[in-house]
Amino acid sequence: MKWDEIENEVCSVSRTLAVVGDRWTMLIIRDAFLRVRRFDDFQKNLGMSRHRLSERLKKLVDYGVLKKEAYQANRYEYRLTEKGLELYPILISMAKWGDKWMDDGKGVPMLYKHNPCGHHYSPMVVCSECGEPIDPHDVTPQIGPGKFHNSRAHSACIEKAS
Amino acid sequence: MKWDEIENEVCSVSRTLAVVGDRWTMLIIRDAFLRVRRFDDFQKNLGMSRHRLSERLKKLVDYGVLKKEAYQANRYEYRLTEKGLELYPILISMAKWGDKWMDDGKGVPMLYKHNPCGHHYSPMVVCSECGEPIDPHDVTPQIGPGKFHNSRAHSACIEKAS
DNA sequence: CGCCATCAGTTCCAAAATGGAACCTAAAGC
DNA sequence: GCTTTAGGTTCCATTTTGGAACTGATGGCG
Repeated sequence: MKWDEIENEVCSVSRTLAVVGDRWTMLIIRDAFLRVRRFDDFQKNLGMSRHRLSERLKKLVDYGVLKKEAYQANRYEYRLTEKGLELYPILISMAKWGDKWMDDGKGVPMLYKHNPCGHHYSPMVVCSECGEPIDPHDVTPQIGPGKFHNSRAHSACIEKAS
Repeated sequence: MKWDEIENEVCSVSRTLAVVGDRWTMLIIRDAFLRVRRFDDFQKNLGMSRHRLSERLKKLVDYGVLKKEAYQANRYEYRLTEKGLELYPILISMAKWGDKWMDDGKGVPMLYKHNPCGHHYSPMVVCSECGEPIDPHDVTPQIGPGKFHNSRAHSACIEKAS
């Protein structure tokens, strides 16, 4: 199987990776959350080739993660859409994991202040239903309606999982 | 800049992507959370080339995300370490985003039951300090100790951000 | 014991993606 | 009207990937 076929898998992780799983894409998103908006600013901050950047931005616009708006004649800004803003949990979870597991002993690169409470925070994933923090051992994955009539995919591994 | 230099960036997102940002890697992790453990099972479920799989598994073991253990002479299992298990918030956030934004109209592929409360849940990211859900607009990123004396990196874009 | 199947890879090569440098074009500033 | 800046595109060498075929060590079975 090739990488660009994963968008058609019956799996939400695969489908998400079809959008943000390419090289550089999550770093473009990171910069977008830090209010970077212009082509040259992305390019200078990321140090990636203009060629690749151009292609990635186009793809993100096509998927509706960024929107491209002129701020002058022939000058454009790329901004996160609602769809893009909702990538925040993924991004901040990556930041937290890197803080903990890829530390170089010099302290964390960035701190995040939660304005409403005024503290530096770290993201905590809790259950939408009971509010308790999630331990992956306490979660049972089950086949949902979208996968039910699908003979391919991971039936086998899910059976093993339960 | 080349992709394999991002591990040395003073940014926890970059460093995380150095580990899990390659093609297929997050899908290997996904399968690992679904209790897939053996080479051939990963290969059949993912449909990726054995060559690439072999390389990715080796890399994940080197980084300490998976551990390789013999379950018979010359037969091995790959299991998530503590470091690997803590990738769960990233993975489940990807699943949630895909459920919402990459839906094909046939219903969600998978449901996740939170055993302690018994409900199908979705992950919610809340502030570690006050417990409220996080809206990215309410967060102010600030330069941390690890980036303070570093002239490169994103000083410029952070200033713009604040 | 001898044969076949399974598991866990490795080797080799063609095809696709990436990185870098140079080039292009349309405003805007002076 | 000349120069600078922003926002790209083109071209080509280098890397990565994907796929098929091959290897080698058990393990099961008649």
